[in-house]
Amino acid sequence: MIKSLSNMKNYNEKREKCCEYIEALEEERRKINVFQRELPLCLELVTQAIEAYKKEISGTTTDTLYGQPECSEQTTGECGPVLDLFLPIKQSSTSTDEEEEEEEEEVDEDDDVEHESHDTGIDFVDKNMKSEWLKSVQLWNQPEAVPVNKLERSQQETQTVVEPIKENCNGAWSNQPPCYEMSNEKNDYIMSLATTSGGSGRQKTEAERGGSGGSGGSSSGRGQRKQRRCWSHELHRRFLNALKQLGGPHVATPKQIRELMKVDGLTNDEVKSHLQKYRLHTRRPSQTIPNNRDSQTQHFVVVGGIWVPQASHSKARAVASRETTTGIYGPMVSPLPSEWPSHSNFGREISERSRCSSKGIVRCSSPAMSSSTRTKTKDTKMS
DNA sequence: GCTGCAATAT
DNA sequence: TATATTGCAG
Repeated sequence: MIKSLSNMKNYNEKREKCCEYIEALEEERRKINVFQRELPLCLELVTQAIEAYKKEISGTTTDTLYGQPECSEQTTGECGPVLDLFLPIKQSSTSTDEEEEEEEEEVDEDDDVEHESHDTGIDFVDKNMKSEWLKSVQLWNQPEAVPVNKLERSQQETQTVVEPIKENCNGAWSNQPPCYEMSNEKNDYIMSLATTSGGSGRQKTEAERGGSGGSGGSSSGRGQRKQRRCWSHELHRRFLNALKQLGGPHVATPKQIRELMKVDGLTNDEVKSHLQKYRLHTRRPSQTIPNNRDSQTQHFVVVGGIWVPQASHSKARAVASRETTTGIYGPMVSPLPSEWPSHSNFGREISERSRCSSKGIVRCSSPAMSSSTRTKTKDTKMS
């Protein structure tokens, strides 16, 4: 009798606790919901946790509760790991910054959980969703949402995207909030990530952009380095577009490209830098991709001096995507053929290019020549 | 001022 | 290591 009474009491306590957890989790879910695209896994996990608790509370699990000493607090039940994951969040969910940090950490924790909880019920969730999550991370780096600054409206052609964007590339947060259209919440989120992640933290948005001269020199010491411009896919797409129009990377000049890109705040320097890199990528034969480059070589064509995968050749795309997996050099899902040129084809590209010297401009076939060759070229130009 | 390359920073 | 910025020379 006494035993059953104490059991009853115990049950009530647990029930109460579960309710608390559920509330907390639901609150958490609401927050995560804002980032459901970025944190699908989190959302899913929280949802599952909530469901688990609800089950527990509901009659079906009553006996289990009676029978089992501690469900919620232990990692034995299916809810255990979930709780472990999410309880900390609740604790510090007062400030948004903290919260966002937490969410980021969760991501990491997810991995841990995956390793540690193989015997738990929640394991499969992680396993199955891992890829999803990774996909989502990729998305995060991709610009389905246009990060481009105040792109002139007319050019918003393909994208009806007003969707807020995250402009995250390789940990470097792209610049100036004013230039990017983001929802406030996400913007905050991103900004907080930006400040949290990079210990030294990116300095505030620099004012200029468009006037590279002037040594920034805002706050700390002299010559504060300009904030890195992150070349989103969209930007890169425009870049390529411009290249195409101008007749290829080796004909186009930074200024022309910039003008064609029509991106607010984009500087010549930035374009120049990007162009340089682009040319380098164009030139440098990549030895790091061992597998069937041969087949790949056949699937690229030169269009306006730009190497693009031959239309309809998904294989080529696949290879290309294997070739470069990060950042904008990675696979780009875009209406335009915008991959970096295939290195293995560069020779062909060169010959093509030298053949099609529009504008009568004949440049050195090698885009990025050594300084020695460079002087030579300049001499050639002179004469 | 524009351009390209190399060095340097992140 | 990849990518962006800066410096310098032509």
